[in-house]
Amino acid sequence: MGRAPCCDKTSVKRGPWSPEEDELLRSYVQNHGTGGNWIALPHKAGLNRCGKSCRLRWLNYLRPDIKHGGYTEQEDRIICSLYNSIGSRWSIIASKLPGRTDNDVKNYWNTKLKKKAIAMHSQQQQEYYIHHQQQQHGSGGRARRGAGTPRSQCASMQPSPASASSAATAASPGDAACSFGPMYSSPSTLPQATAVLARYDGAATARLPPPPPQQQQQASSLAEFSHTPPQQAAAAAAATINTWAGGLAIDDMFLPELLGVGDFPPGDIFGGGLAPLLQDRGASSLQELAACYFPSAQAAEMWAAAEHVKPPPPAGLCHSLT
DNA sequence: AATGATTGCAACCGCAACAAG
DNA sequence: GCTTGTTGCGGTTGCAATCAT
Repeated sequence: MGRAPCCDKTSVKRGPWSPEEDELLRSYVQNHGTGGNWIALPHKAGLNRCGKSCRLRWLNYLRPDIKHGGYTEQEDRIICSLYNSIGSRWSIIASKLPGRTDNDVKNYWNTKLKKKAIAMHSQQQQEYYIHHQQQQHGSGGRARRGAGTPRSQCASMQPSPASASSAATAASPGDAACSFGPMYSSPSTLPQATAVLARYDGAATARLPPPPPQQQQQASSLAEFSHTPPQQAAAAAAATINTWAGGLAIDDMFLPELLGVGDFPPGDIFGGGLAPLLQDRGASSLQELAACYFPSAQAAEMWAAAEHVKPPPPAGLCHSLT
């Protein structure tokens, strides 16, 4: 037995709103507020509409501070970044974009930004393959474990754990390779993490100075675990740090993907070795990132428990982004 | 100019969470 | 603790506008 419908759908008007209806709703809400009851509002306002419909119309279209279209590059980055880390939680994403509604952000993602992001990722991946092949031929050495493992086509656009269930219904059977494992359930997966590091280093390595001794030492540990040559590992780490500090486009993509390959317990190169080094280079930005990328307090505590940074504020998501 | 395909967006649907009685 | 009503959310649909042939 299902729940009774909120209104009689046969007796209320549906479909597009007329300017007269918009004006009735707007003036009523501006004069009286919603009264905390959308179901009763249409009757009071003299509208032959379902309360849910009124609410949606007000929130998505009539509210005075709504922006439509004209998304900026920064907004694109925020959407991509948050989608990558928390999935299709549009209300949370929209709350970080003043004037944007969840419906608007969702439509924008589905119709435009997703294609743009996929195209960008394909290009990045192509560049990485070229970069990697050049490295292999240049060194003449054996292939790196992990770093040489190509990730699936949809790697950085995979649905996050938060959206895994909905993605499962949407994806075709052939898309099975595009699903994330649980973000924190696996043990340390250093080779994969190194692969992520290495993939992102391509763009930034060229402009970096040689890594300082401290980084070289950290890199040796990384190399030991991941079979990555120390110089490359250090360069990758430095690239990561500098990228975060510099606020380049890839910073939004890097951390969620890195975190997506597994957790990094204390004693691990990421959990206990790299973290202090990263903190030296900008603890406050790390805290911000932690606050941004951990949607739940539990996940944030896990991050903090590994002594990476102080726990982010409980409110969680991306205060600093907007 | 006609027609079919694609795109963009507003609106709807159903479910889950929450609140009130 | 249970039932009922309301709100919030994300997925999906419908349709007008635009584009391609």
